[in-house]
Amino acid sequence: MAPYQKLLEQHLSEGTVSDAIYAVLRDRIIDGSLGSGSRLRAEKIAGEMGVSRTPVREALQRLESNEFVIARPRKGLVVKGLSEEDLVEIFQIREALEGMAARLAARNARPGDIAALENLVDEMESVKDRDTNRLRELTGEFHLRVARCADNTRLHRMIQELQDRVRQFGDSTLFLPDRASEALREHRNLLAAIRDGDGDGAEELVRTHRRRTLEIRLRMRHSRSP
Amino acid sequence: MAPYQKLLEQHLSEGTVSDAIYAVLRDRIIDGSLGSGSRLRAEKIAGEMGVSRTPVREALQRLESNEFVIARPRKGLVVKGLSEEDLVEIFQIREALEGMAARLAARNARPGDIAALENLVDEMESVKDRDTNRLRELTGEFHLRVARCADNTRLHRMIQELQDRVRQFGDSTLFLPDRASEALREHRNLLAAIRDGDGDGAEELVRTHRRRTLEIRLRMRHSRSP
DNA sequence: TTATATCCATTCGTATACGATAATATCCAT
DNA sequence: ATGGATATTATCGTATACGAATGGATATAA
Repeated sequence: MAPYQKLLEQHLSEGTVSDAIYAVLRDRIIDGSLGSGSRLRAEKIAGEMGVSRTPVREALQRLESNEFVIARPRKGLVVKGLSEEDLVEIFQIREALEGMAARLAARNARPGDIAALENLVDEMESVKDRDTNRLRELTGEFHLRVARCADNTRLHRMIQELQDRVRQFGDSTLFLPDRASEALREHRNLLAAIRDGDGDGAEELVRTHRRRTLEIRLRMRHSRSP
Repeated sequence: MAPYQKLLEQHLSEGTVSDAIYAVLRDRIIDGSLGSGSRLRAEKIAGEMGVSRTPVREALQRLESNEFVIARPRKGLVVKGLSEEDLVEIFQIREALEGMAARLAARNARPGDIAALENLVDEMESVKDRDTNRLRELTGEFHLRVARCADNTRLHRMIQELQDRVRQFGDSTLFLPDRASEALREHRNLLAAIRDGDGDGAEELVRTHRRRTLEIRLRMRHSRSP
């Protein structure tokens, strides 16, 4: 079979074949269907997608450049997994970047941004107890929207990339009892700080939120795989 | 002529041809010899380096992925310049990341790290008035060393990349009268905070330092090119 | 003279071909 | 049967070839 061919065509509408291959592989790594340790052989992928090795190689190089895969010299490419140390590193960076984004958002947010954030929080409230996956999506959107308000495209992109990277990790703290409600409160507080133009407060709230999320995640890991 | 061929061979010792080409082009963009707006044509570069277009293309893709060049669809690659907005964006991100790095460094730095930082500051003092270029190098090393103390490899790498990107910009605030002395004071204060394990203080000092540097840089720009 | 259309050159994106290297299998000798 | 040496295969890295698309130049008509 050629399981990738359809996916490839979906992404092909915009850009080159190489771009589409990159998008497909990246999505499959993030959503976990290409799990950590999977080998990626250019020839095999090319066959499955019905293209030559050339654009596949280019896509793989970009994946390596963006650290989704790791290339062992003369051994090929394997999907990179996330260790606990990676998780800590990423959350420290997110704390710094999202803290700055929140500070800038408090300074720059327009009325339309505030309204959009309010809508997101309201929707989070309404799905909180019955659709955790949707809650997770909305939470991601909320943080990204805050990042957009910062009027710093690089910052926004970096935050989005780190968010994707953590999604690859799979589980979410929001599935824990009471964590969803607690997180929602934290988001409401953050929104209030941004609305009031309180940059110091917004930054501190996000940073505390990130530290708390990491803390809970690490506990989840340890209680599952001792 | 084939001006690149020698450079290429220097870098070829380790890794593939594609890697070497990437390193050569990246260095030339950072040091300014490939200025903003320069067109990069794969065929021309391949000719100059005595290789085929394939590894050149791969290197160019990585440059694009790392945002050193920008690819307009079907129009080719040009070296990306830094606008004033870019500078502001990058400094906001540096403020966040280096602030976090300083905080972590205050927590994690070992005696050897402190000694290395002290040596760097002392050397900065000794060259301050007679070799601004060296002072600039040392300042960069100092901030990178702080980042290393954070024990967060991603954070370290991100900070290094942003530092390189700003180097591409060329000038330095340290050339301004009295700024070198002021900066040196700021670095001594930061070192003291790290030595004392004062994370809050270290973070705040770095962030103030970054904001001040940006402020001066922007003034430099405006006084030169109105 | 100017505007528009067509043609040509340039350059990219993709496919295919070739050579090298490392991992694995096979065969022979002990 | 086992260990070592050689052969074979798998896979990468690089070169070359081909087709398509874009931008500019030229020619022609108003």
